[in-house]
Amino acid sequence: MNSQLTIAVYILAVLANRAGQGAITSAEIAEGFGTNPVVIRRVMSLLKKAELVKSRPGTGGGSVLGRPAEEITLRDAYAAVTIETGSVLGRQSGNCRSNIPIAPIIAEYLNELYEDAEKALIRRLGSVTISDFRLEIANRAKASLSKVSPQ
Amino acid sequence: MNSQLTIAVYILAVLANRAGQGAITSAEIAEGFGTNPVVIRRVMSLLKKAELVKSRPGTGGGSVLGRPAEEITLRDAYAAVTIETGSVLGRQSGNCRSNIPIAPIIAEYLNELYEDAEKALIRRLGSVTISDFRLEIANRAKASLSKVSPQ
DNA sequence: ATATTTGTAACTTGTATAGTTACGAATCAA
DNA sequence: TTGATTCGTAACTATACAAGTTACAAATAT
Repeated sequence: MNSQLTIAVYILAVLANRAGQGAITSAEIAEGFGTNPVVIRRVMSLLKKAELVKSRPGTGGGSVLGRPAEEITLRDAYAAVTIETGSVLGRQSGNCRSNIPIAPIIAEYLNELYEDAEKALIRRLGSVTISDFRLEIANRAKASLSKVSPQ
Repeated sequence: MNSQLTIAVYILAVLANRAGQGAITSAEIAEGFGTNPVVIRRVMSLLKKAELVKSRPGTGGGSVLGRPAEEITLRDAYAAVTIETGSVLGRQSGNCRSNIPIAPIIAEYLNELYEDAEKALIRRLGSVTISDFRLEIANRAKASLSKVSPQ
């Protein structure tokens, strides 16, 4: 499993947060998330292909949202990061070294059953916009802070 | 992602196939699947804890189904192999080394959204018994054979 | 021109899972 | 009771994949 979707929605939330205040660099986003700028740029590249963000190199460069945060859902982010792999859900039998024909047949069948699950996930992700998401995460972050220092 | 569910349902299908004809050893099952007996025994151990199979060591030992194949669903197999990890669906942020508090908060939120998907998966798996499964896989295997040599 | 930033290739590191070896414990048969 | 068989599981190795890092060309702004 990878964390590209987590990073993707984080990026979108940060860009939404500063919409209208100029571009944000991958270095800034990386610092906020606690990772390397290249990791951010790799996911950003996928978001760019999906036209969810726009990026520009050079001084004063960086990234901005491609359209309003109210018009981007988590489903869009999911689609962007799964454009190559087809899915973020774990699938069966990727690591299995069996070359007996029955193994891939079973794995294929199970993966078909997983499709129902994926449809449910996509439906759910489609119901949350980046605006919604940003608020929800902000509230949770506030709550988790107050746990540490209740007063 | 792992292939434990694939192996688990394969084991159950093989046991169902030979129900009433004595126990089957992990070596036999492993050969049919093209893997090592220990890999089979590891999954078998989970199925045993869930009482889906019974095993006995020694001469003439091996495993048999714990109850009729019509009374075991893929959901039971799923529950058995996820007893420790909680899920077979890919989840977010397992590999992410970020120690910034926002990353786990986002991952946690996304995982909540994944729960809807998991419920759909479990519902679907619950609708397929090992008997159903065995027939379906047999048909597919037959079909894939006829592709290789159509006559 | 120079500095900044993206985009991406190449490499390293960390981690999870499959596969393997080994061996004690349980069971059965002679 | 002895020996063969099989399970159960620990320990190790091999492989695959994702994250993290380094490096640098290309694009952009001043």
